[in-house]
Amino acid sequence: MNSTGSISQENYLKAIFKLQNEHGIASNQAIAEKLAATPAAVTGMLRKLTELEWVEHTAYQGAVLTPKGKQIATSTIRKHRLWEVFLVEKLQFKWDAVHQWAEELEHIGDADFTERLDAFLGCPATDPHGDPIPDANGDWAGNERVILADVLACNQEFTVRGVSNSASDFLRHLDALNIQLGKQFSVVEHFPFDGSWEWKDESGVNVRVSREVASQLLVELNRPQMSSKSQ
Amino acid sequence: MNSTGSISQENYLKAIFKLQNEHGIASNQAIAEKLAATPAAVTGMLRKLTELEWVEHTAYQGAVLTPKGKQIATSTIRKHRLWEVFLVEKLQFKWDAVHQWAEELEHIGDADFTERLDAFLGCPATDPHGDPIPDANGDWAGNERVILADVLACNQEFTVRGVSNSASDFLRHLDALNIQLGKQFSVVEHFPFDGSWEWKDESGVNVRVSREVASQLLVELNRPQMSSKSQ
DNA sequence: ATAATTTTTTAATCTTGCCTAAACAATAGC
DNA sequence: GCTATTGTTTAGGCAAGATTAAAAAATTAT
Repeated sequence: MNSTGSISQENYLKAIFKLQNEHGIASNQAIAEKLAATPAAVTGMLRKLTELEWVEHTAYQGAVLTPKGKQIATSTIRKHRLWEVFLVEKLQFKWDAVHQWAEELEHIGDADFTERLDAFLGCPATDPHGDPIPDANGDWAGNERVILADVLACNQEFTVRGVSNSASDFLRHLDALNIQLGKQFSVVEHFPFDGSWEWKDESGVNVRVSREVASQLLVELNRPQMSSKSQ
Repeated sequence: MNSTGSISQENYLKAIFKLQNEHGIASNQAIAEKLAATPAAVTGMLRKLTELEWVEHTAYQGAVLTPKGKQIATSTIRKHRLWEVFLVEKLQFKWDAVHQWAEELEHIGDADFTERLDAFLGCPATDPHGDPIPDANGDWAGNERVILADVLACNQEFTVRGVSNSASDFLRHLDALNIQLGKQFSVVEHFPFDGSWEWKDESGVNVRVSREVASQLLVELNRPQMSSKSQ
């Protein structure tokens, strides 16, 4: 039940998994782009992964994971995200610096190792970017409670729960704006002209947020609270 | 000052470092044996490491590390041993199970990463097998305070400080004998016939230790204590 | 000192994973 | 329905690291 691939193979499975979730199938070109490789390299690797029965690949169509391939992919993602938690919470890395190391650490260890790491970290539900950590069976919990920032109405209160972009420069920008996961804001105003926002945090401090930033935040709408005057 | 090699290169440097400490020079064959490779593979890699100026290699003689090569080797050993501490103390692995994983983890991270890990672990002086952890400059502290078991005289008290063999079966055998690092014993009797020993631990429990086991233990002799009658 | 043995090196090949360039499908435009 | 474009696959190669088998050097033995 628990075999494992080479580093390169695991990276392909991860990429295919994510593309499959977005588009139903992983095109050769999309895989190549995600892995910074050429489409020709992808064709070669897909042949190998097909032989291993970790993907089903139809020539000129695209690739889809088999159950076995999906198991390896989710296990790799699980390890990646657990290591990110370790790096931030235990080694005090900033959240924009953990991806590169987790990218290497995710290929180490077996199921026992992973469960020990998970237990040591207190079985975290999400990584430092708010992405859910799949459980040991590869199942995802609570992936659906986060929604895009666009739907926010005036005065709406919400909590920042995740980012849909983990690039260092974006994360450092959030740091500069003093926006952290779990922090609660309310909408002051929305400016349709450029799509930017003005928000207020819980201590009454206002932040201006560009459309580019807001559109990459995953938020959870707070249960509408009775305002002091309407009560 | 802080460059780094490929995984394979780092493993060669580690092997050469250890052989050099034992024999002054690392022969082609000894390296091959340590890395479970063929001598031909070693010749090829030594050529590369010589180009990189990490080793000095004289044909048909052997290899010696340059300062740069030594720095990479000790840094790799430092990381290996820090990770072993992590695996035992934080993830609750048994001490006979950590080597394989540390062997992979040791190739990950830069100097900053390593120092964060070190700080998180409380700057341990030794790994779970009692081997000293070199500091960030590659210097070794207290390597000399451990000596071989052969010199023990009757009634001598001593503390087990390390093992000169970290093979799983040996370590599990020590577990079965209830011998742990830091534990104190006194010599009851030595049997020259087969070189075996009888020892007594602090709670008065006797252990029989074969020559094979005793010769792989590194111990520290306790300051001779006045026995109750001789005082 | 010469022969026998051991160790090291060379030479040719393999595997994994990648690349470029060219050929081949599939889709889109008209 | 035929051409133009886009995406995919083949073909040939390269680099790292390893292998086996044979040649060369060094060491040991007589």
